[in-house]
Amino acid sequence: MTTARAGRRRGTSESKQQILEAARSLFAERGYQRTTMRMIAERAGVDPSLAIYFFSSKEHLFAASMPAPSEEALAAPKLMAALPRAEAARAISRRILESVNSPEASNILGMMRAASSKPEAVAQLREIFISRMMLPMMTELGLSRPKERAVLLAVIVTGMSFLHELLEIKEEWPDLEENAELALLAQAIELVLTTDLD
Amino acid sequence: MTTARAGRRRGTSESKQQILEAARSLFAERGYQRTTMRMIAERAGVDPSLAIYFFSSKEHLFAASMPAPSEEALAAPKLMAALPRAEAARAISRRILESVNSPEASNILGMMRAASSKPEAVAQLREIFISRMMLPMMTELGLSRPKERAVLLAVIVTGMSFLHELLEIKEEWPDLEENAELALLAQAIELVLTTDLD
DNA sequence: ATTTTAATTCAACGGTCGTTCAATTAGGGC
DNA sequence: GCCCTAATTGAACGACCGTTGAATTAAAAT
Repeated sequence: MTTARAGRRRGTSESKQQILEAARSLFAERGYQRTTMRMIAERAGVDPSLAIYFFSSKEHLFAASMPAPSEEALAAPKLMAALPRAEAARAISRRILESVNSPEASNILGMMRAASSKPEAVAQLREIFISRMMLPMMTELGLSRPKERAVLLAVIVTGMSFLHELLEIKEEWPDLEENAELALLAQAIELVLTTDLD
Repeated sequence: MTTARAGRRRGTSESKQQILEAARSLFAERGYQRTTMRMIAERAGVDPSLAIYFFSSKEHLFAASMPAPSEEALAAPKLMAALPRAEAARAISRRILESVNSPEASNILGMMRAASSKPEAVAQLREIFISRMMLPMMTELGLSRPKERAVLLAVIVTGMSFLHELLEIKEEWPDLEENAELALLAQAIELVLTTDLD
């Protein structure tokens, strides 16, 4: 085995980015506490102290690894508003099942799991998920009491996705096809869009 | 400060029970990782090693602190089955909001939070919550595909409650009365009871 | 009364974790 | 070619954690 010697590497470095990606995926997979700096460093292929060199502390690295809402997610509200309400509900559901819990960059759900053992991080996620994604969607759709609906929508959506993963339903119930789940999620969402809240 | 000397205390001891209660509340509040033996011991007013003496390890203490379904919860299915479906949905919702997340003994939701950072514990909770509480309810109600409905019900119920707490909605939305939340939860549950899954 | 067993504290060990410090290597401006 | 700065590793420190072992006190058994 060739042990990497100290000192700067030739060419341009991608270490900082790799550390960030490793942190993102590990925090989402294992939560904040169970993710160690040494794990992150190993996955990024660097020394633990390099992560501290770039991000000062585990705390700051966690903050830096929090998802910013993607262009796609921010553009969604206007797209949804163009559809009839029932179709919008179905489109929102599909988008959620496909992308919100994706293993890639903007894994909001993974971060919520991470945040669930780290109360200080909750406010930031609430801001992103409710205020910047769900609330614009509701106002764009021209619904009454958009704030309340946004919260309810967030509760249903993340709640279902969260528990879906937490309880590992796929193991226990392998014969449930995506369609049934999608249909139910869509109906629940439609409920939020159409229920009279007054 | 009077430093408690070593040795057995006079009279009957409640230490074991106090340790268990301290563990239950701390695991539910902070999750598995962020709860230390020393915290549990302090809350129980004993030495950390006494907790090990009684429960062998933190792992076993955690297992021992998992909730057994209460008599009440196990009796619920038959009671629910006596009601018309819409009323049953409302009754289930109320029961959930009132008791499932209660700070007392059988705090299933708190334990789910604890388990969310501890994958090994998930199976046990699934067994309790789905198989022993939700599934009997569905079969007792005489519904088609009870297993699938039980899972969906569990997803909605725990999902909503979990996120409700995680996102600290009360802070952001203080003007939402319990009634609105209850109504929505009831409708979501009714949806699960009545939706055609085929 | 004596022995055995149960309950309890105290001090310490070994491990891991976040972080720091010094040393080393490479790039960029003069 | 020299210097300053940026990137990188390796070793170690201090804190904390779960756990152990010995010592101490009280109850239970004989």
